[in-house]
Amino acid sequence: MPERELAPRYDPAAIESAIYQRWIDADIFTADRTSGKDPYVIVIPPPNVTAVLHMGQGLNNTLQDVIIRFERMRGREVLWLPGTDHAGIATQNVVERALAKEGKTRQELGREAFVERVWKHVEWAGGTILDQLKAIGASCDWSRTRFTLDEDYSAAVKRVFVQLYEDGLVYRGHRVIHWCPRCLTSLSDEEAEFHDREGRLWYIRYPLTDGSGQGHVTVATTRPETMFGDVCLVHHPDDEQHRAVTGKTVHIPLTDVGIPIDVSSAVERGFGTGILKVTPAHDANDFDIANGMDRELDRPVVIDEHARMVDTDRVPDVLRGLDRDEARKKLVELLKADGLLAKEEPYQHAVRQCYRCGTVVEPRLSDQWFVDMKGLAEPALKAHREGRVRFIPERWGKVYEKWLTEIRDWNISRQLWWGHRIPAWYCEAEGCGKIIVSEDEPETCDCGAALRRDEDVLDTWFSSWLWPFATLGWPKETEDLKHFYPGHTLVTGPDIIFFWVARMIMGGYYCLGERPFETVYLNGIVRDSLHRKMSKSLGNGIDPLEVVERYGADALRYTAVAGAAAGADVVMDRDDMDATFAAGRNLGNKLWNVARFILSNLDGTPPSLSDLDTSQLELADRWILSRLQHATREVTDHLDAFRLNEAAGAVYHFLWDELADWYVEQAKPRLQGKAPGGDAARATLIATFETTLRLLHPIMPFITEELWSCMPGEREPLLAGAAWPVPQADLVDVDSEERFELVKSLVSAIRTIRAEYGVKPGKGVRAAVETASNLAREAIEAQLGTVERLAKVEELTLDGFDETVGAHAVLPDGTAVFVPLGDAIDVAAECGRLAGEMERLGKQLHAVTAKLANENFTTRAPAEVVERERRKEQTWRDQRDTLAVKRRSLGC
RNA sequence: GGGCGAAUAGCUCAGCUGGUUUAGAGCGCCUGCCUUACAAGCAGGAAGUCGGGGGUUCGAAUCCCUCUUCGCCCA
Repeated sequence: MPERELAPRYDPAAIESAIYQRWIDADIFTADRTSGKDPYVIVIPPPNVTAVLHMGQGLNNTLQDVIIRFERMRGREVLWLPGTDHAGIATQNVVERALAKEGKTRQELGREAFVERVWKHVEWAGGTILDQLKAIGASCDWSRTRFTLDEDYSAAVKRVFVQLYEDGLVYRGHRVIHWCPRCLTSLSDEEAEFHDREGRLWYIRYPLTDGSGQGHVTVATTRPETMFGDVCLVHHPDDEQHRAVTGKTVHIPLTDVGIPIDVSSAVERGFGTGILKVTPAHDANDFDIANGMDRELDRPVVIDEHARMVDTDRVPDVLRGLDRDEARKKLVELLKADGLLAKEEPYQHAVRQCYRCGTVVEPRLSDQWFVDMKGLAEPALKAHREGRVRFIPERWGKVYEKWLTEIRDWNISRQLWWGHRIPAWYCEAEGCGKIIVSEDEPETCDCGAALRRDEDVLDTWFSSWLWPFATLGWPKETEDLKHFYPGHTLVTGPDIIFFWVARMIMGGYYCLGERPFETVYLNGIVRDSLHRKMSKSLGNGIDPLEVVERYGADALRYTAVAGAAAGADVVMDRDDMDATFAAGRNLGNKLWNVARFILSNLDGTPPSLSDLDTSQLELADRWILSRLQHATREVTDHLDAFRLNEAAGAVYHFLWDELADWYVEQAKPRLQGKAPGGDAARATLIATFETTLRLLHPIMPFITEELWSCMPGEREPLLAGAAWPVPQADLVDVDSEERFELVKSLVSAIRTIRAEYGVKPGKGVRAAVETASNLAREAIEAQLGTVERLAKVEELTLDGFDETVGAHAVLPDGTAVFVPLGDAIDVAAECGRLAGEMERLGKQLHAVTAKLANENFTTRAPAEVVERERRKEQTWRDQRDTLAVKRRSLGC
């Protein structure tokens, strides 16, 4: 093993890329079907190829990698399958914006050239994303990288479309859908997000056509410009107030179009005037109402695909061609001028907006392909109810269930150019009307006529929902599919439970009759210091690569993991990056320096722990080895239960507070040259440090791998492929733990006294200890040197001094400490200090005594709890009594 | 309108099924230290009526109800 001089400060940039290359060269990340090991599979939430990775993905992928590396070390045959998503509408938007900067539009370019242009962008963005994943240490199986527009993947998309069609679950429907007039495509319900808006409610008078020119009916609407598409007015059948006008006819204001007044139980009686205008082509509810009525009604279209008023007789001249917002303004003026506006009031309501560009969605009547979801949802619901799919945190299960229970049909057509073209062909022959849905391109219609392929593409999510198995080769029965499906864990954000998670589960059951994964771990959102979601538009994002450059991937990872408690949001402050990443960076540096210390204190190749006779181990060695078993157990349990932050905290505290702060300090003298106990200290140090590297590796892979390669002795060549530690029962030593804790508390007590009395750091003191038990006496006798060194004590005695003037302390077990400080002592101050201590103990004692006096407590609480309280009472009483004696000796 | 979540130290957050918690951590703050692994460090310290109110319980930061504030989702 190479022994190298390590730099005094850890410099991640100097090692990270070389380490990653070492993993790649060793082919550690490639899943092997033939290993005979139990598989463990995670498919990556494929990042959109719109742009480079953001911090949210930094967090998400770190969490996946921690789980993956943990399971890999545990001996599972791990597959973390990476890839990217073509992200139809989002990517098309990005490229269109780039074109716009050049003064071009996609229409000018034409479909073919445009798609070519998108591919160029995808090559760049896709490659960059994968490189960024590598930069944060993601241990994906790159040999299985997939893209949702790969040929095989596209075949899977076609297959499922055709299969659903043949099962009658995909159908073509004519109805009102959400339309984005900017993206010029339809959207699913999920893609048209509600946002509260400060709108207005206009009360408009529709004149009755009874010839009198007097009467009118008033209708309240938030969208007056749609009134030219009205086909009738309705009120509730039980609405007495409006019964008189039922059956009459009104004019649509500003036109001579007459429409009837009818009834419908769909009217919400409390809203507006109780009369509803029905505009079937421009409102989904109205469309349903119109369909539900006895009379035959037209569905006139008055707003076009660009959200402009159409050029038809129904629309007044002055409004034709106007954008819907301008038209609305103008229309309101016209209504006012004609006295047809009864009133206008502010009205806050939720308006649907395009989730990709924020444009207000325009309901639009059109032909689209839909998926009938009810049947698909059933097995997905059942899987959750029967525990075959679980969510962490659990509460998201409720969200999942609610959506699946109220599921509606899914509009999957998109009027885009970038995506999977819908495999449907229409016969061109007049009157034939045949639709052919097929995986292979048909040449002609059965009737012999030419065919025209559907221009549209499929919703991106219609390909994403196949991700857990299309990436493994489905519909082909590949070896990968047989071996790695179903998978195990999905790590993603709760914002795509509907878009993606639920649909994947449905897809898994529909295509393969089996869940795609068993655990869905939902991570939080990365926010800035003002708790705003990081986003490009706000410009408050942190670039993960910048963090990697400044603090290293490990610091980024530690911060992400430690901050992500069970799906909690993670706050990262861009204005104080140093503070945000301090804990991770500092921990890396600490680890680095412990390694430096160990390496600089080697004496040839030290013996391994197993070569040593256990009698050579001293108290501190047995203590740290026992604590290590405890830490191993803890970290393992936390990771196993997806409490990644707890696991991070557990290694942190073991490494820093136990190994570095106490064991290393305790062992120092034994490491000098040929000092006695050196072998035991070195063997213990190396064994402990080596295991700590293993425990920390999933969270901080780079630095641990680097240090692993520096450690002497025989072990697995790469830590990434090394075994996860198992707690060793024979090293658990509760007695030694208790003894060494006593030594620690004695050192701390003397240090506190020194600090309180301002004893100069270099100056030694004397100290006397009256132990409370044989165990304490043995422990302190065994570690006299340690106490003297760590607390700067020149003379430590267990026999007491003659002096009475000094500082006193009492350890948790009742052991008393006396530090004679002579003139340095202000007796009055010391008396006050001890009195304060006694008061604190007195309060605690009072509480616990009252508790024990309560018969309800002693009879009802579990015996061990009562016993524990009894011991507390005893300990505190002893401590207080000891302090009382000390006070008397000082003459307080 | 319905649902979910959050409120704990100056800041960011832990606290898993009520009792090893005398409420913790990191950052920040105060005091003293360049003790040759680490000043990205070491030693010591200050700092919280666990959002308000009520309840259940022998016992509540933890369970229930209610109110306030904030955030998210659904319609």
